[in-house]
Amino acid sequence: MITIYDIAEKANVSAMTVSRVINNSGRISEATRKRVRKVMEELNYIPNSMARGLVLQKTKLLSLLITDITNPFYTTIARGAEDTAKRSGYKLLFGNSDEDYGKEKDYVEMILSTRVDGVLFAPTGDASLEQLRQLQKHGIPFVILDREVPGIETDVVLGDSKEGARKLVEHLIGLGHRRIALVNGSPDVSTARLRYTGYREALLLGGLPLDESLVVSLNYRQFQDEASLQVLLALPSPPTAIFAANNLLAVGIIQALRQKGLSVPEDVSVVCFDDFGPAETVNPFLTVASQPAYQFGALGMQLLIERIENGPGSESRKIMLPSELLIRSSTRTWDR
Amino acid sequence: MITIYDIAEKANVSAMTVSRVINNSGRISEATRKRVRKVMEELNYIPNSMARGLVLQKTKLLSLLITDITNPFYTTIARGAEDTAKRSGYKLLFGNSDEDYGKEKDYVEMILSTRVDGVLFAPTGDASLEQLRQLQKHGIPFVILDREVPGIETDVVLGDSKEGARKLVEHLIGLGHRRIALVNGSPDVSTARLRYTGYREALLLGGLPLDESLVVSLNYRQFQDEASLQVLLALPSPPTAIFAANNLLAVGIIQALRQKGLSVPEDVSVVCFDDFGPAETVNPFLTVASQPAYQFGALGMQLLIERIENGPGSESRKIMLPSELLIRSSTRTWDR
DNA sequence: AGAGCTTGAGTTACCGATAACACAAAATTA
DNA sequence: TAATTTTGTGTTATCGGTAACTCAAGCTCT
Repeated sequence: MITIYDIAEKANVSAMTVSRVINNSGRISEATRKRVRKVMEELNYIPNSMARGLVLQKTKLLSLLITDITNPFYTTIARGAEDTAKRSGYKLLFGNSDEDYGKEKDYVEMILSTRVDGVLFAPTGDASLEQLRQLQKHGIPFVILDREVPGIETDVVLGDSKEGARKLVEHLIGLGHRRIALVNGSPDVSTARLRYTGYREALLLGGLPLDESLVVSLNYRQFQDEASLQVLLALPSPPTAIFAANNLLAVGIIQALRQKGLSVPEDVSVVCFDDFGPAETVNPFLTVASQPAYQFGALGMQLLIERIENGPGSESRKIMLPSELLIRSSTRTWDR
Repeated sequence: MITIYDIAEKANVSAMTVSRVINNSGRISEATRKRVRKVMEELNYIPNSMARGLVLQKTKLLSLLITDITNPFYTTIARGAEDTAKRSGYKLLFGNSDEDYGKEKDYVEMILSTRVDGVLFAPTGDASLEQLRQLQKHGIPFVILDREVPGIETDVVLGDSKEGARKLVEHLIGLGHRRIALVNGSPDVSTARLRYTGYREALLLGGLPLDESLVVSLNYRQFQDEASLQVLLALPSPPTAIFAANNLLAVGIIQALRQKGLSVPEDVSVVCFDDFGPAETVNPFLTVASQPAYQFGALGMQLLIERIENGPGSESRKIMLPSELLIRSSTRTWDR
C-alpha cells in the first residue's frame, strides 16, 4: 500500500510536506507542491482514512440506519439523505436493521467502532432507546427519523401519523363502511400508537363504536401471521374495510384475502400508510396516506449536519410532515 | 473516548493484556480475564476499528455498490448480500451510484480510503473498468454483479439477458405482434447489448425483419426522454408492442404512453426485465422477465468471501442465472 | 549592517490498537 | 535439587497520518 512516506521519499521531501500538500495547509512553495502532486498521481496514492481518522478524531462519514431496505418508503428516504449529505461533503454508510432489534444493536456497535461523525436513525421501536443511549454515551450526534422514541432528546423528523390515519379512516367511513379493522404495527412503535389514536378519533368523529376485536397488532416488517386475519374474518360480523398501518402489511393482507377467495375492493376495502415506488404509479391500486419520504431523508440529514457542525448543546427540534391521501382503487362504497 | 489504556489502568494490567482479553489471544489467567471484562463493561468500552484496522491491515468490512437504491431489483440483491455477509462475520457498507459514473468514482475512492476487505460491485457500465482497475491496483478483491465489464478478470454473477430478452420478445410475437420496439439501456452496458442480441434473435427466429428505427437507447436509471418515445410513435408504422430493457424504463414508457392517450395493453403491449417489489404482487400488471435478485446478492457475496479468504490467485468463475417469464396483463394479442 | 520577520521546510510525539519479543514466577521433569 | 518448560504478563515498535514545535535561509526595515 502506498503511504505518504513513499510519496515523501520519491519526491525528496518529508512526510509532513506531503501531508500539507494533501490538505492544502501550511506554506508550501509552488515547486514542491507540484512535484509532490506529480508523485502522488504516479503512485496512485489514496489517503488512508483510518490513519487520518485516528489522529483527527473525525471521519466525515455519516451513517443512515433504516429498518427495511426493500421498502420503497425507506429507500426514498435514503436517496434524500444521500443527496443532502453529499452536498456537505459527507459520505454515507447505509445500514439496514430489518425491523430487528438484534440487527439494530449490531449495527450500532459497528457505527460506534467505526467512529462515524453522526447517525440518521430510523428506530425499530421504543426499545431502540438503549441504542440511542449508547450513541449518546459515546458522544455521537444523531437525528431520529420516522418514529419517536420516548426518553430521548434530539432532533426528530416525523410524519403526522394521527392525522394520516384519521384521513384514511374518514375516507372509509365516507364510503359507507361501518366495520373497519385496523391491522397495526407493534404497540412498541410510536407510529403504530398514533395510527391507532387517529383510527379511534376518526371512528369517534364518525359516530362509530370502537370495537377492540377489530384491532390487531403485528409487525411492520411483514405480514406472516395469517392467523390474525383469520380471526378478523371469523368474527360474527367481519370487517368490510381494513386499514393496514403500513404498505407491507397491506400487501400481505391483500394476498391473504385473495387466498381466501375474497377480492379487493369488492368484498373488502383496504387502505394503508406509505406509498409504493414506481410500480404503483404504473398501475395505481392501493388507496394510501403517502408520506414525503424524500423530505424525511433530506431534512433529517440537514438537521444532523447542523447538529454536528454546531457542536453539542443545541436545543431539539421536532419536524412533523403531513401526509397526503391518495384515493385509488382498493376502496369502494359499501351499502349492503 | 474509552481506550484500552483506560481499561488497563482501572484493571491494573497492561494495555496488551486488555487487547488479549478482547481478542481471546495469548494466555490469560481466568482471574484477570474476569477483572478486565468487568471493567470493560463498566466503562462501556467499544474497540476503535480504525486503530485496529490500521495495524491489522484488514477491517472485516465489505462494501456493496449498487446502481439504484430505489430499484427493487437492487434492494433485493442487497438483502441477499447482507444476509450472506452477516453469516460470515462481515459487516456491509452499502453504496449507491445512481447509475452515475461520477458518483461511482467517488464511492470507489471512499472504499479505497476506508480500506474495506472486498467489494461487491454492480458497475454502471463498461466505463467502470477504470474503477475496477483502481481496485485491482490497490489489491482489493471484488466480485462483479449483474453486468459484465470487458477487460476484467474476476468472479461475475449475471442474469441470462439474452435468453430473457428472447423469451419476452417471443411471447410478444406469439401474441401476434409484428412491430416490436426495444427501448434499451445504454450500449455501454453489457446487459443492454445482450438484451438487444436476444431481441434480434427472437425476431429472426420469428421470421420478422429487424427494423433499427424501432430500437432506442436510453439510460436504465430513468425514462426522462419522452422525445424518443415520440419518435417511435411518429413512425409511419408505429410499434404495437414495446420491450423495455428494465423495469424503470417500462414505468416511464407506460406513463408517457398514457399521457398521449394510449393505453396498455389495449393500444400497446409492454414487457420488461426485472420484477417490482411487493407492490407488483398485489396488483400484478407488467409482464416481465424476472431475475432471481436475492440469489444474485447471496451468490455474489459468497464468491467474494471465498475470494478474500482463499487469497489471490483463484481462477475466475462466471455464474449465469436464468430469468423467469411472468406473463401478466400488460400484454395482449394483436390481430389488427 | 544588524535586528526582526517571513517563508518553506523538517522533527517529534501521538491517535488506539496489536505483533513480536522479553522475562519472572510457577510447574514439571530429570 | 537443578534444569527445563509452561504460564501469565509487560515492553517496545509499528500501522499511516497530522498537530505543534523548531529552525535555517532569505527579506525587510531602520
